Amino acid sequence: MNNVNINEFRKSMRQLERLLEKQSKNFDCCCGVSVAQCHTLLALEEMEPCSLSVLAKELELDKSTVSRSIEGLVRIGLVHRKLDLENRRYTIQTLSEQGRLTVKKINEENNEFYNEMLNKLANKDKNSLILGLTNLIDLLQKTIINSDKCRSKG
Amino acid sequence: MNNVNINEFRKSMRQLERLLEKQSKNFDCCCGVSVAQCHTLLALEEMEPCSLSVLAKELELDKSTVSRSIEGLVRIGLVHRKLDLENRRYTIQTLSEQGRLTVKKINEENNEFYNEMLNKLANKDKNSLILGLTNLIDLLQKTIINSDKCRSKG
DNA sequence: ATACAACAGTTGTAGTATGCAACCGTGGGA
DNA sequence: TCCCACGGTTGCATACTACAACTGTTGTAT
Repeated sequence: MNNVNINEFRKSMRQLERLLEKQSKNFDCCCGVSVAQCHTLLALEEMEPCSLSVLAKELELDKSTVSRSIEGLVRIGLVHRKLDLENRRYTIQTLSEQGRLTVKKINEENNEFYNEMLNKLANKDKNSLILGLTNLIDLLQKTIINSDKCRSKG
Repeated sequence: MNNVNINEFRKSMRQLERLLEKQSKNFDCCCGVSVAQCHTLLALEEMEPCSLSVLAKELELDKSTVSRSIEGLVRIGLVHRKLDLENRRYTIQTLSEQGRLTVKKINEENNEFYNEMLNKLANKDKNSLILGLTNLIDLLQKTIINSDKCRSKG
């Protein structure tokens, strides 16, 4: 891959980084859940019932970050948190009824959003996009985890 | 596209969002420039000499955000900022010699990083990835800009 | 010519997300 | 029994961002 292309690629990555950030903010819909909380809810939907650490691992975030995220969700009644009586170090988080409703709503709205967006692509491009995305994530994950030295910013 | 696939796709997007954020942090290499500053430098490399507003538009960020970012870069001597004497509302930003060196270093390091990463892919996949990425950005941009209603978080 | 509107940039404020380090309580193993 | 490892919480620091209010400049319409 020549330098022109790689520069273009990097530019795309930077742009994507900012776009995703922007897309995530900008709204208070979806029941006043923040972006991080939204990610947490969706991860929880998939993993529940589960401990905080499991969630943190799934989300690839620090446990303190997830702890606060969950704390907020518990406070507004979307998540139940209880002690694991078998091993009292653990907490067990589950979605509350309200939480389940919220997740449902989030899923519906976002499915619609992305469906609409993706439908603008030809099937071939759609497949290419999905494949590419999967590859990209895979690569990033491997590279970021394996690299201890200075990593990219741009 | 069925719901399973779209859910997978959304999950990938969320993951990517967090990955990009994580990848961006985690290091103080590249001369102590922050992520936002790094993006600014690279945009400046492309647009210079240019006003702050042009930069903000290029980066799709609020002018206040870019103003602070530039302020930091000026302070550490990577960017020159002067008044446009033809129209004194404008400021003209350019890279300093130091700034140019930093950009060079950033480019070299990151090209290496991404080259190494992308070389793990077959050529076919590489092309697919790049095409997909371009499409994705294009779509996101259109959709985010055109949508005034509630936008996605997850 | 003057007044007003539009624009570029700066600064104050506030919100959100994040990680690290220190800490507490629990539990397993030497 | 003692100690260490682990799960979770909290204090602290940092980064990035947007909005709103403000200053100063420029262009335009009356």
